[in-house]
Parts: sequence; structure tokens; C-alpha cells
Amino acid sequence: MSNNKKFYLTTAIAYASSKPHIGNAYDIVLADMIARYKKQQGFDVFLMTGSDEHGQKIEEKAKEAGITPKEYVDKAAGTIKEVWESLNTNFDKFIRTTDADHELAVQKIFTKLYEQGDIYKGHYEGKYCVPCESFFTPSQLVDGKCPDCGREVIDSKEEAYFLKLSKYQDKLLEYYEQNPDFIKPDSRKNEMINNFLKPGLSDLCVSRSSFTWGVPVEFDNKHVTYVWLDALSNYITGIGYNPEGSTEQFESLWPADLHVIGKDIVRFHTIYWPIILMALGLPLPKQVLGHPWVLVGEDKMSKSKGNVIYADELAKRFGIDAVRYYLLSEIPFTQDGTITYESFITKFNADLANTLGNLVNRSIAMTNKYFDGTVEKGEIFDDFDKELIETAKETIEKYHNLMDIYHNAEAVDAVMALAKRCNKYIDETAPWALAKDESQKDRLNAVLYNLLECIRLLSIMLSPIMPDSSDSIKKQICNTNNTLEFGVSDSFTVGAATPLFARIDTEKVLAEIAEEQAKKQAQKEKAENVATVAEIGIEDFAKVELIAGKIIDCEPVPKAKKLLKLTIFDGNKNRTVASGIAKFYTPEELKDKTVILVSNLKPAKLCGIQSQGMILAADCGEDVKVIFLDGIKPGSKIR
RNA sequence: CGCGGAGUGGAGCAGUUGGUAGCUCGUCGGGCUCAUAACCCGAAGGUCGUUGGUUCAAGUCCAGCCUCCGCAACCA
Repeated sequence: MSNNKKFYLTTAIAYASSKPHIGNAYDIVLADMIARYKKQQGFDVFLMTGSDEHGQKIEEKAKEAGITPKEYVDKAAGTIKEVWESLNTNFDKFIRTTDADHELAVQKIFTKLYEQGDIYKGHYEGKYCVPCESFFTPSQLVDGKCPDCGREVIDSKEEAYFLKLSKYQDKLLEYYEQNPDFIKPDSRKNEMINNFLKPGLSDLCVSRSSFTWGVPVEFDNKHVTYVWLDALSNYITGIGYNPEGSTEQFESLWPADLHVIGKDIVRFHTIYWPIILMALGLPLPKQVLGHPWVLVGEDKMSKSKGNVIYADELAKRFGIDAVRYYLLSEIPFTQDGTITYESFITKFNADLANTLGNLVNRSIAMTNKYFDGTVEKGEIFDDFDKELIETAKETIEKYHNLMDIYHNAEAVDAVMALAKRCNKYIDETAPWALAKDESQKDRLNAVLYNLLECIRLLSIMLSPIMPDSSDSIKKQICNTNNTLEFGVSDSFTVGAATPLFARIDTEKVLAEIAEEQAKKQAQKEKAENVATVAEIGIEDFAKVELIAGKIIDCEPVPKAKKLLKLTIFDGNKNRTVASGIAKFYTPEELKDKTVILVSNLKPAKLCGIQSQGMILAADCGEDVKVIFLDGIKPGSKIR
């Protein structure tokens, strides 16, 4: 055991229902960078990540796949691990919520909280659809009926256990006040206080009896533990907590120094989690960092949009460090960041290939060319030297200040600014001119030493962000001195110069990617057509009545972004139809047009409008085109 | 008036406690040749969404308005 201070940090555990995309991976990359930085600072770091493997969704997905939930999550957890590892992240523990010791500890936690009165038995109230076995809130209902099957719902109560949040509310606010840095960024803290704490907390439902894939409640096996009590507890069970006796590891690591999570789950980590800990009588984590999201262009990544970018695939194409660099330098601290292939390549070429890679390459090449690879520490000759060294010193200071508060993107900017300063220094001192004058040999030696020393500093500062590239630089300059201070190297004997990052031919690579994506999309569509649309008989089709209808009137629906309210004459009478095409058509464009109407569709209420039927339109992905009929009499049947 | 976030040169962003508007990419012009068609210098380009207010002074504080983006409710 060393005497260093410990630093225990965690990521959110990934939900084991599908392969994590690059936005999910940002979590672990960020945490890994912090872990590496802290190690460099002399901390004994412990980084834990893992997977959240319970819940109804997983139970259903496993059923669809025809395997047991356990088989399903075994596979999913493996995938998550693979993706994490494909980004060169080093975690000390990967916890799975299906681990036996975790499950046991969760049971004990549940029991303890129940016995001391913080968890009580109550009822989860709502509208219940018996055939679907599902609860809905009144607002979820369609026309007062089940949104899934359209049948009647009944007022129902499901027995459930609740955690008393209100009891600890004031204590929590107090903790916020005493620990102003508990939630970062600050804006999220205000959100929590204004939206949740001030209005008052309602108790949290911590059990369910509607599905079985979860940790059973020890004393009442009709119930399984519901997500948050199970998932959040991983941060303590993973290092050996158990109410009936914890491990030494737990005693030495807890409280956590930092929870790295996405902004969407800040609420759970800054309200529910601290309250659970308070109820258990444990100290609270020191800080929660709620990072923003990684968007693709303007959009949130989602499978249905088909814009998902996977980290491991990106790493395979461009290199691990390039992906890490992009994520850690391009995503701002508070606002969502974006990723596109274009921006990725631009950043890669500008920063990694041109500024950094080329600097290392040219400096080493000159050292070999002019001094057979060896330069000694030299004197400081002029203002150029002084300025360079001064910049290096300032950069180190800035770097620490920014990294300490996890403003990594800004820290990277500062580091790159030093690399740019080095390139400028080469221009200012013009080593190739010095090389022509034998009397300038000492001067040339000093110039190259200064450059190599700065490059050494760059490699140290970049190592948490790009560990492999940092090692490669150190190897090329044959110097592994990790002291972050200018001038501590006595001399350099460099090796061969090998390019760190090969420039990317933007147009060529973008074309390749476009082609691959088109191929993938085509395959996917093919698969979907086969999988989702079963053949039907003519008698099935006959159940659908299609007729021509004339749009008499059309107006937007207030409060609804997508809906238009249409009044359609069906040859007989006028009927009201709501249609989600407001984004694609103005009311004027639709008026007096004849369209195809599904006339025997069961009426439904949308945004307060009783919709009697629907109109047909082609969904072209981005765009939607209503099918218009010319000169057809309203009421005509369409077959 | 559902909640929240944002509106800064062509694009993406910084702008801390109010005091002459910055960075990266792109564009144009120039320089250099050690290097990965790289690197360095210079230039053009902004009424800091809008209106009003506080102030000697506002991108920075206050109020109203407009627009965009998430979430929630609706794509029958």
C-alpha cells in the first residue's frame, strides 16, 4: 500500500440492452482521461465502470431473441466491455448488476432501509390495462383508453415499495450549500434545486411486481427492486459494501471522489443517490460531473434516425487516439457537442497531422540531419528562446488549472497552442539557415534542444488524452522523463522520425464512408421488410376501407408542432382528421385537394382533437409526401 | 403563458467579478523549405437575435419581444 491519496471515480453503468454508441462511450473516455491525469498527479486511482442489466426492457428483448435474460445480458455486457476496451480505457473494475455479490448487497440494502422505516409499502396508482398488464398515467391514455390495445383501462393500484425522499430533502439542500462544487456544471445544480427540491420531492417507487427480471425483495418475493436502488448501489457494492459488513476496500475507497455521468441522469445522482446514502448512514460522493451529449450534426443519436456512430468503428478507421482526441477536445463542458465525419477529419488533419505530428516529425528530422540525432542542453540566446520557454511554463500552469476542473477541451486547446508556438519558433529561428553557418552550431543545438524539450512536455500533457501517441512521441525522442518542467532533460538522442498521424484525404474517405453507409442502409431495409411485414391475404386487406376524400378546410393545431386539423368531405359527410404533417405542408397547400382516406379507422383523440380516420402519405424518411388524387369524386372507393 | 438550453464575423466555439470583441477551421495575399502539398506572417469579414432600461461605460446586469434546439404532449 502506498501513502498516496486515493481517488475513486466511476462512470454511469451502461444499460445492457444494445450496443453503446459514441455518446455512451464519451462517459468512459472522459473518466479514463481523468483517471490517467490523476495518476500522473500521484493519486492512487480506482476507476469503476460496468453494466446495468435488469429491467423489463431486457426481459422483453431476451424473449424476442428467444434466450434467457441472463444469456442476453452476458452477451451485451461483453459487447460493452469490448467497446470500452477498443478505446484504450483502463478500468479497475467492471461491475455487472447481475453479479452475485451485488444482488445480495442490494437485497440487504433494501431490507435495511425497510426495517429502519425509510422504505414503506404503498401503492403505485394509475390506469391499468388488464390484458396488457401495464400501468399508464392519465396523460398517456389515448381517448381514455389503453394506448397499446385501445381497450378500457381501470383505476388500479399496484402494491409497491417506496423510498421516503421528503424526509431527507432539507438535509440534501444543506449538503448542496456546504459543498458548492458537488454538482458540476453549476447550471445543472440550479436545475435540480428549482425543478425538484424546491417544489418538494415525492417518494420514489423502488419496487415492481409487473416483471421478474430484477433483484428480488428479500422479504417479499412478489417484488423485484426497481431500477434506481439497484443501479445506483453499484457504486458501493462494486467495491464491497454490504450493510452486514463491508470489505476493507470499501472502507478505503468510499466516499467516491467523482461520479462521471451524462446530463440526463443528473437528477438520479444528485437527489436519489445522496438520499439513499444518507439513509444508509454513509458519506456522500464529493462530486458529480454531468457531462453534455454528443450529437450527430444537429440531432440526437438514435437508431431510428440511422445516424448512430459507434466508437469502436470510428477507432478502427481513424485510430483510437484520434477518437479520444476528438471527444476530449471538441465536446464543450456545458453544452452539447457535435460529431460528424467532416468535422472529425478536419480536426484530425489540422490538429493532429499538421500541428502536432508535423512538429514532432520535422524537429526529429532536423536533429538527425544536423547533429546525427544528439543535442545537448544549450544556453538561452535571445527573446525567441525566452518567449518559447515562457509559453511552455504558462501552458503547464494553464493545463493544470483546467484539467483540475475537468475543462479538458480548453486544456487541449492550451496544449495545442504550445505546439503552434513551437512551429512558429522554428520559423523565427530558421534552423536550416543556422545549419549553413558552422559558427552557429551552438545556437542550432540550443534551438533543437528547446524544441525537443517542448515536445517532451507536450507528450506528457497529452498522455491522459492520447496515451498511445504520447508513448510514441516519447519513444521517438528517446526520453521518458515525466517531469512537467522545462529544462530538466540534459540531452536528447532521438530515434528515427515516423509520422504520428497520416493526413487523411478528406474527399476520398468521405466518399468511402458514404458508400458503406448506403450499403448498410440497403441491407437494413431489406432485413426490415422481411422481418416486420408479414404477408396478408386479400381478406385482410378488405378490412381496410379506402375512399377518396376532399379536404374542405385545414388549420394548424395550437400547441402541437406536428399536427394539422383537416376537415374532409368523404362523399357523405364532413369528418375531422388529425394528421402529423404540419412540418411538411401548410394548410393552404392542402385546401381543396383530394386525398386517400382510411375511412373505417377507429376514432382517436390527439391533442384534444377527435380524429376520424387518416390520410395516406409516403414517408420518404426526411420528407413526407401526401398522395393527392386529381378529379376523383369524394367517396369513391379505392381498391 | 408546460420545463429547460441557446442565439457573437462563412462554419464551430471562448468571452471570468461590466471598461477598446477573441480562438480554431475556411477564404484571399505574402513568406519559408527542416517537415506529413506541411509550417510562418498579413488581410478581408461582426449594428455580439431584437427593443427598451440601469451605468461615465454592457456581448457581459434588468425587463419585454422574436427565432432555434432538446424534454413533455400529439406523428392514426
